[in-house]
Amino acid sequence: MSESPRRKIPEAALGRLPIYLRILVDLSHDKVTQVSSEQLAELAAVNAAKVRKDLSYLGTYGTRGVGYEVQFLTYQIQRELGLNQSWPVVIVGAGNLGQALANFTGISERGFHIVGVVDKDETKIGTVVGGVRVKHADELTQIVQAKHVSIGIIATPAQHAQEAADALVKAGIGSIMNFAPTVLSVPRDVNVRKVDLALELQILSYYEQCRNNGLRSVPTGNQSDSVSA
Amino acid sequence: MSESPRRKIPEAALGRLPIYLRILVDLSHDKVTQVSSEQLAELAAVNAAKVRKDLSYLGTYGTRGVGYEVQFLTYQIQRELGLNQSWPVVIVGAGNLGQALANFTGISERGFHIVGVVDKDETKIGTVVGGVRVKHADELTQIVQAKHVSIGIIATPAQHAQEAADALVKAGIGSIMNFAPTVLSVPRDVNVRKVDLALELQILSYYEQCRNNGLRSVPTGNQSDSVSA
DNA sequence: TGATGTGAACCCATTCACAGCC
DNA sequence: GGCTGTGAATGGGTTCACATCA
Repeated sequence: MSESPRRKIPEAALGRLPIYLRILVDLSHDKVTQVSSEQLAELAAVNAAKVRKDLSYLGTYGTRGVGYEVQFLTYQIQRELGLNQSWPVVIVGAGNLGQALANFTGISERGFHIVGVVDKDETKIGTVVGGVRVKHADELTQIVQAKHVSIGIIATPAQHAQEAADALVKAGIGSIMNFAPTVLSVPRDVNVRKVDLALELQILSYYEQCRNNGLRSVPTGNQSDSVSA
Repeated sequence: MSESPRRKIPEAALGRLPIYLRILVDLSHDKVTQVSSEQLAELAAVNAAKVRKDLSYLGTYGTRGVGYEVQFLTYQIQRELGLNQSWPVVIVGAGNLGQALANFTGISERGFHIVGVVDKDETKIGTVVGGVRVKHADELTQIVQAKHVSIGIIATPAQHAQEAADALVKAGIGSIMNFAPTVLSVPRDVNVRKVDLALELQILSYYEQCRNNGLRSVPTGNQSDSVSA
């Protein structure tokens, strides 16, 4: 009951915590110290009851009649998400996407750091992307184990994605973020999240088509989200 | 009743259609002509009943006792998603991510083509990315209207994302794909889909933390999705 | 008084199980 | 016999509405 209800947050709520977190960090920059569920809801473009229920999964961190203390809530969400540590990440594939990810400051700013980039293409090996020297894919296991990496990113072309996944699993990784438009086959205890850029575009394409067909009031679901939800 | 039930596909099913589509295209490459819901389900890592229900929203395109004809089903899904036309897309932001997206063949291969990339940074203007010359952000409206663009991609840093969104809306765009980790404020009739790379990583971080805490049987939700859901 | 935290109602999505058709 | 298509059952997520408490 104290401190560690060792919880299981519903998937849908979990997906919104990072959104609240970012808003809270922004508020903190603006020297805001208190926030109500109403305000948070406004900023996150969701319903206030949803905000309260989502936050209630973390514990009872609000004050009735007042709201939530920004700093404190920020800390609690970070802790819950495991962001009070910085996670080492490897990227498989040093093509356009892999390079962009390695250089993407948004990743290193928010609790992650790239400790390795591998590729099979000899011309890429040895080049430096995102401050890391690209190594040969054969060295993947060695990197993962030396740096205690548990999260891997697949940024290869579709036809090599499964191979990359197999290598990551063999190296002992626990979670995979897959940018290839492929359904990966992995052991059940490995977490996979897929981000499919074209998939998202195709959904927009459907909406646009509906709009053009004069079918106003498209099933908008305004401000969806990959992810998954 | 014939030809045009002018439908509204449930959001969740809609999100899976591009997955089925890609599998069907792959099957077609392998000269497979028929497929059962069972097989499709296996390849998409979902339940067979779900496949059948999803496909039933499109119409009655299967044959009882046999399965689905790959070519025909492919065509129907493409038509439903509006992928029998190629959609022009503009990218706002020519940084790492914008460049990677412009160069990303997966996009142009699957029903979209980049007709413009804009940025505010003078040093980027005039450079060529993904075969397109980067123009000044001021020219956005002109590009959108000249090329009849209805889908825009925001690949700017977070602090410029809202500004980019406003510009896209003013230019008359109908759908936005937002890569900045920001909740955009847009008119209700504009569709927004957000892809937040760090958000997805933060969810994996939670799973990994659960795993480390000995809390086995993590709420895996194996093979989730940005979107998604 | 005012905002949280939460049972209860509602709604959408998933799954089951089988009728219907090839 | 085999597989689709779909009502009905289940389950999860969202929203409502209010008891609760600073």
